[in-house]
Amino acid sequence: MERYNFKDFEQKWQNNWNEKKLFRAKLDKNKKKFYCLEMFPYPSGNIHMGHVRNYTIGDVLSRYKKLQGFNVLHPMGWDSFGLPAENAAKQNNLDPKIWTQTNIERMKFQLKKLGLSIDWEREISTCSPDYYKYQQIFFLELFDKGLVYRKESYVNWDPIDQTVLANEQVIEGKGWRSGAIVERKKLNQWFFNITKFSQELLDGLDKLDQWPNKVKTMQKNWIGRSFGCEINFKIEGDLPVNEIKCYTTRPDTLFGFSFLAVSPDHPISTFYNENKEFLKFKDDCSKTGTTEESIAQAEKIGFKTNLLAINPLNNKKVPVYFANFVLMDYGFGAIFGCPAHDQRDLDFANKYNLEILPVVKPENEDNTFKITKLAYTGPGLIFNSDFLNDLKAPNESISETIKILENKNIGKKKINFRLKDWGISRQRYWGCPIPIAYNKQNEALKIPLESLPIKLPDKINLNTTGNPLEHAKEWKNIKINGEDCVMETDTLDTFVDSSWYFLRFCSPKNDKYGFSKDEVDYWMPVDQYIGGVEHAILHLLYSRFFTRALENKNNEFNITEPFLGLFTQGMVCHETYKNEDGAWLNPKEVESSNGKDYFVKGNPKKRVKVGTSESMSKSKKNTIDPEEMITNYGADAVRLFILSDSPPEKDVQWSDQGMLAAYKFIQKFWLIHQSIKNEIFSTNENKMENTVEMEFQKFTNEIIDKITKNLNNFHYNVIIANFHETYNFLSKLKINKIKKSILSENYLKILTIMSPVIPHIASECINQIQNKDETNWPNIDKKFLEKKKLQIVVQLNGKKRGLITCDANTDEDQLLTLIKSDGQYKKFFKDMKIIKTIYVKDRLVNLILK
RNA sequence: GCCCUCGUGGUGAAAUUGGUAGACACAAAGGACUUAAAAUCCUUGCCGCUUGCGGAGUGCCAGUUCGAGUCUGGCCGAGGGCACCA
Repeated sequence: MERYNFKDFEQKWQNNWNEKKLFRAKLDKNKKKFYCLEMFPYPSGNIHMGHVRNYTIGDVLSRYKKLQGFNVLHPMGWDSFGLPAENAAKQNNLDPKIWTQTNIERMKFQLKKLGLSIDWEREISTCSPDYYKYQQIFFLELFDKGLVYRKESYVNWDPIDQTVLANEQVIEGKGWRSGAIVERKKLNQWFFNITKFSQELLDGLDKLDQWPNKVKTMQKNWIGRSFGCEINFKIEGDLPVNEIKCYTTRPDTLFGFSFLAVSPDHPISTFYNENKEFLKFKDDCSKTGTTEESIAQAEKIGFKTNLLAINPLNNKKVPVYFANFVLMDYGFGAIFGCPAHDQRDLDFANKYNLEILPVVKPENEDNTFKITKLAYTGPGLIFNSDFLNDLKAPNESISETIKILENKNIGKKKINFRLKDWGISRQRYWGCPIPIAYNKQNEALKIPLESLPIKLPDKINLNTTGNPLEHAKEWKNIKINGEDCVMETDTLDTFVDSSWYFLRFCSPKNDKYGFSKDEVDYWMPVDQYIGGVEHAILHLLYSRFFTRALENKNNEFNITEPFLGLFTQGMVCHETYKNEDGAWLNPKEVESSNGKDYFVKGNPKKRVKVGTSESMSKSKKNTIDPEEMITNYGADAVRLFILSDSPPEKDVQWSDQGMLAAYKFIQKFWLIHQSIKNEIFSTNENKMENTVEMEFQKFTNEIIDKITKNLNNFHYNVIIANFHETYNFLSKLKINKIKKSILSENYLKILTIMSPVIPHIASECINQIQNKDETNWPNIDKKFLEKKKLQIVVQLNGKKRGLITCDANTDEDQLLTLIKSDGQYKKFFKDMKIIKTIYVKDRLVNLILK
C-alpha cells in the first residue's frame, strides 16, 4: 500500500482552494456572518510555533463555521511598524521598508504552507501609506473631538545615544545599547484622552460575557476605580500657599490625621527650587532602584517644610512634608497621613516621630487599642473621633463622613481612576507620522485632509542621534495655508496601528475612508478574537478605547465593543539546554540515547544540562522551526500535534514523540481510508449485518455530537482524542458487513468533521469518495443517540459495587428485582434491609442498607 | 503587599447538572509476529492476598450530601497580573 504523500496532496489542495477563491469573503446580507480574527503578527522574519498555534486555532474555528453555513471573514495582515525594523536596518545598513517587506513575503509563504483558510485579498500592512493615511485622518478626528492633546511628560533618555528609550530598552536602569545610566527628561508629547472613557471602559466589561474572566479582572484592576473624597486643607506658614487638596478613600479616619505629605513634583515644590537641601532630597528620591518591586519597597523618606496643615474637623495643626512615596499623577499628588490605619503612613510616622492616633478599633477591642508597627486596616468601630464615634467602619463611616464634610463645605465625594492617559508620541522614524505641523508661534496646526497621507521620507539616514526625522530637513518644512510650518517629527505608538486594524479588514480597499459604513455594519463586531494573553491589558484596552473614540459624536458608526468573543491561548514551550560552558543550545544540537542523559550531538563526552521547559524564545535557543516541521511531517500533522495534548488556553509542551505520533496518525488514517474506499467501490456483494450497520451509525452520530460540542467549547485537545477514538473504532469495524451507501454516507460525515483540523488529507479523502465540492457540517440523527441497552451503576451505601445491564426506561422496581436476583450482591444483602433507594434515571442506583 | 487562576497516574491530560475517576495519547515494562531488527498489534495506575476479589485513591484538613475531582470553609504549594494608587 502506498504511503500518504503529504507534499503533493497538500500542495494540490492549497492550489485548489486558491484557484477557487474558496475563502474570499463577500458581503451578503442574506447570510449570517462570522468574523474570526487572530492577532496579526509582527513581521520579525520567520513564523514561530506561537503563530502556528494561534492561527491553527483560528483556522479550525473558521473552517468549522464555514461548514456550518456562516459567511466567514478570516483575514490576515501585518503589524509592520516598530522598533525592530529600525534597529535591524541600522545594523545592516538597510531600508526598514525593504527589511519589513522581505520578512512579510517570507512569513506569508510560511503561513500559506500551513493551509490556512485566509482571504489573502484583504491583506493589510500597517506600514503602508494605504493604511496609515486613514489612521492620520482618525487622529485629526480625535483631535477635533478633544480626545487628543499635548503636554509635557517624562521619557527615558539615553544621554550617550541622545535618544528616547522605550521601557523595555531600559535594562537595570541603563540603556540597552550604550549602557549609559538612563535619565528622566521632560518632553512635549501627544496623548489620547483615554481616561475620559474610564467609567465606560469599566462598565463595558460586564457585557463581555464571552471574554475570559482573567482578562476582565486584569482590565478592571488596570482601570482601578476607587471611591473616596477630596478634602481641602487650609495651610499656614512662610509661603504663599493657602490650601492643599488631598484625595482619600478613608475620610472617616480624619481624626487620626498627623501629617500632610505631598509629592516631590507637587506644584509647591517650585518654592524650593533654590533650596539645596530640598534638591538633594529630590535627588535621593530618584536614586531608589529601578524595578517596580524595589520602588515599592524603598524606604520612605521625607523633607519637612515650615508649613502647617489644619484639620478641618478639630482645627489641629500638623506638619507638611514632601515624601517620596506620594505620586504626582494620582489624585492631587498630596495625601493626608493617618499612620494608625495605613502602613505607608505608619512607616513614615515612625521614622519622623509623628503622632499615631488610632481611630478605628476592631469589634473585640476597647478604647485602649494601640498601634505600633502594624497599621490596622480591617473593619471595626470609630473611636477617638468626637461626633464620628461608634460608626461602623468602613461602610457606614465613610459615607457618613463624606456627608458631613460636604455639608460643612470642607470636602466632596470623588471617584478616582488609576488609568492614565495614553502617551502616543514616539521619537522614532519607523512609525506613522503624526499629521500635525507647527507655525512660527509654535501652535499645533492640523495637516489639511487633501495633503494626507503624510508619508515617511524615503532613503533617510538612520545613523543620527535622536529621531532621524529631526534631520530630514526637506521633509520637515511644510506650508499650511501659505504659512511656513515645521512638521511634527514624533511618530505614533504602534499600539495605535493595532487599535483599529480589525475595522480596516472590513473594507481594506476603501480609498475614501478607513472603512465603509455598510461593510463595518455587516462584519463588525469581531465574533471571535484569538491571541496571546500578553495583550490582555494594553492592546485590548486601547482597541476598546479607539472604537469608542471613533463612535463618540458620530452618527455613522455605533460600535463600542470591537470584540464579542475573546480567546487567549497559551504558549508553546520546550525544554532548555546548556552545554558545560553554560551556553544555550538548540534542541537540534542535542542528543540522547535513553531520554535521561543528554549530550552534544555527535560528541557523547560533552554532557548537556537540561533546564526547565520554557516558552520558546530565540535568546534561550529552545525553538523549533515550523517550516522545517511542515517540510518533514506535513501541515496536517503539525496542525494535529499543536492542538493535541494540552487545552489551547494552557501552555503546551513541544515533544518530538508527540509530533511523530501525529505524523503516524495521518499515515495510519490514510491506510484505513484506502480499505474503506476500496470497499465502497468494490463490486462484490457481501452479507449485511444489521447490528454492524447500527453500531456504525450510532458511533458516527455520537462522534459528530462530541466533536461539535468540543468545537463550541474550544476543547480542541479532546477533539484530537476523538479522532483517535474514531480511528480505533474504524480499524475494528467490519466494513464488508455494511451496505455501501450507509458506509460511504457515514464515512463522509466523519471526514467532514475532521476536515477543520486536517483539511488537506480530509479533502483528498472526501474527493476520492464523492465528486462534489460542497460539504456541510453533518446533522445529528438523534435516533442513533438513544441507547437501547444501558449499563447502570449499582451502589450500595454510596460505594460502587458493580454494573447492571438493562433496557432503557427500566423502572426502579424492575431494577431492584434484577439486583436482588444477581448473585454477586447476595453477600451484601445478608442480614441487611434496604431502608432507602436513590435512582438516577438511566445512570445509577444507590441502595442504603442497614 | 493586593488581585486572579490552578493543584487528578511516570508524563500531557479527560470527566454536561454533584452520579462508573483516569477517555485519548506519550513514556516505560512485559508479551505476540519475525532468523533478527524496524514497523505493527496486545497487556499493565497503586497497595494487599499468587486467580477472583478486597482496600485506598483527584495537594492537605474539615463540612454539606445517599453520593464530592466537581459545592462550602480553612491550610499548603505552583503560576500569572498589578505594584508606594492614599
